[in-house]
Formats: sequence, structure tokens, C-alpha cells
Amino acid sequence: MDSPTSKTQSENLSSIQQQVVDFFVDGVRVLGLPRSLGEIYGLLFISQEPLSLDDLVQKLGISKGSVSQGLRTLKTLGAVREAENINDRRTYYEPATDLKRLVGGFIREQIRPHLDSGKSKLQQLNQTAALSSDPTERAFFDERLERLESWMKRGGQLLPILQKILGQ
Amino acid sequence: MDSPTSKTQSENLSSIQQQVVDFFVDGVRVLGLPRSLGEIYGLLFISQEPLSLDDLVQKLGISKGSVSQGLRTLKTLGAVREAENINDRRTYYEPATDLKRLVGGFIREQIRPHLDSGKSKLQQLNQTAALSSDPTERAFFDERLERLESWMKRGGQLLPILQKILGQ
DNA sequence: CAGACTGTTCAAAAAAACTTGAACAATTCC
DNA sequence: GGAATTGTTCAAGTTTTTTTGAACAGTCTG
Repeated sequence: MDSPTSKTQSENLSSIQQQVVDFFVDGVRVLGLPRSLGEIYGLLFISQEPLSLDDLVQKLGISKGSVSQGLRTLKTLGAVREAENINDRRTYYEPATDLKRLVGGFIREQIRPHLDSGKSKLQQLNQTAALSSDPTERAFFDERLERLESWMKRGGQLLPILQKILGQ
Repeated sequence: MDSPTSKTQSENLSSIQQQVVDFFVDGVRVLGLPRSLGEIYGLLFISQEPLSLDDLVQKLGISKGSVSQGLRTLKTLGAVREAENINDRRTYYEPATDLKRLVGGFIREQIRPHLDSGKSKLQQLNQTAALSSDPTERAFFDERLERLESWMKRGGQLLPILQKILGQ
């Protein structure tokens, strides 16, 4: 029926808006986040004025439900904030654009929880390994579990460094 | 019919094997890789002896196709290698266990390509932005695109540092 | 070289993830 | 208060991703 180009398309986006949205759609995909997040953040990022939920629905051509949930997640990640001083019943959103904040939010919401749950699983694993009666096997398990522990530890050390490097 | 515990289950895995497999299933999920990769790598990681494709099929209870493809991906990532000195027609696999190698492979296969494609998209974006006739708009675009460029640059700088920190 | 064995491929099936949309709650405005 | 507006929720629908399994290619073995 209409242009067979990209998946994200809606006659309401200019060429540059479309390209930036696509850029972020790819970006969030790498991070394992749903495409709608990339669309929403991308459009906010390339908009001079804050946008309302309805603006996003109309311009992106996606459902109200998606935008509502997407905005919530983005807020949780610290990637968007509500704009102040708008004389309107609606809430308007603008993007956070400093890398430090973005990276920090991503680490806090997406990385840390997994690191933490990993650490607790490791504890459990150590207990299970202790049950082994064969000494050779036991030594092998211990060696591998120690390695896992060192990986987790490195990961934990890495995060602050990451934030330091990216947030300047 | 049988135990209703976890999704990965097959009477062929010991408790510790099962736990390690689950650990890695979670791990690869964070990285956006399919669960079968975690199962395969996890079982290899906690096995004293190298395992053949058929060993993995039997112990994990997943299809030959999955294991075949999974091993290929893991080889590409540098996460498993073929064991030497096995007097058997089959190929046996063992895990790579140094973090440096694992991280390096992941960066090479999963991160770099996206960074590179992002950079080329940015070039295209700059061209599109140059078409804008409104000077205010043009300035806004330029500012945002510069920001994107700085993000990409930071990302590029980060990778070697990452490898340095993790690979010791 | 025929049969057995190992491993790959890829179309179809299954599972997982995401999006939609309609019902609903909450708020504002007259 | 009642109508209008804004935003949320979540079951159902859709899309995407992963897994399966059967056909096939390649290789070894007797």
C-alpha cells in the first residue's frame, strides 16, 4: 500500500527524524531492549521541543499502550524526564542526553540485578559442590567455581570504571 | 510426566551440572544469545572431559541441530575449541575459560559490527542534516549529531580498555 | 564400494518477546 | 456532578527468534 522501505515508517516523520529513529532502534536492539524504546527515545532525541504521549503515538504510528509502557521504562532507566513549565494538562517528555546518566541507568536496571542474582547462585553452587564425594571431581568443581567467582568479581569492578570512563 | 522444576532438565545431569547450566543460560540471556548456547557452554564448562556433539545432545536433551549450530557459534566466539589427541572419529569440544578470550570474541562478533554500522549511519545522517534550510533547526541537528558522534567515539575507546581490564 | 557413522542445513513448528487496543482509573474543567 | 481528557493495564494478537527433525553431504571402515 505504501513505501516498502523500513519497518518504522509513518508519513509524519521527516527524513532525518526517520534516520535517527532507525539509528536508535538498532542501538536498543544491541542492548536487548524492545524496538519501541528506540523509536520513542530516538524521536525525543531529535526533537527540539518536548513531546507528549499523544505526539509520540501520532508521529511514530505505534499504539498508546506501547508508548505508555515505553516511556515508563525509559523513565526508569533515567533516559527521559518530564519537561517542566509546560502549560498543558498533558505531560511532555524530553530525553536525557548525557552518557553518564544513560549508562548509569542501564547498569543499575539491567546489569546489576543479573550480577547480584549470579552471585547468589554461585553461593548455592558452592554448597552443591561441597557434596561431591570424589576428591578429584571435588577439586575440579572448586577450580571452576573459583573461576566463575573471579569473573563475577571482575564484572563488579568493571561497572564503576565503565561509568567513570563514559561519564565525563 | 517427570519433574516439573526447571525448563532445562534431563535426567542425565547431576545437580551441580544442572545448576551450572542454568547459571550460563541466564548469563547468555543477558548477552542476547540463545539459551542453547548457555546450555552447551555451561555443560562443557563443568565437565572434566571434552564432550562430543552426541554427548551434548544426550545430556542436555536438545536437538542435534541446536547443538551443531550452537557449537558453531561458540567456536566463532572463541568460546569453545576442539580437543586434541582424541582417538575417535568424533570431534570433542572443550570450553575456553579465560575471560580475555571470551570477552574478545564477544566484542569482535557482537559489538564491533554494530559500532561500525552505527558510524556509517552517522555519516549518512550528517548528509541529511545538511539539507535542512532552517538555521535554528540545522544548528540543533548538528549539536545532536555531534553528541552521537562523541558517544560512538567513547564506545570505540572503551573496547580496548575493557579487554585490558578483563584480560589479565 | 556399501553400510555405518558424524555432522550440517534449513523449512516448518514451537516458544518467547513485543505490540495492540479496549476497558478502566484518574484527573480536570465547566 | 458529569463530560471530556490523559494515561495505565493487561489479555489477546502479532511478530520475531529459537528449536526441531528429517533430509543430505561427507567420511571412515571393513
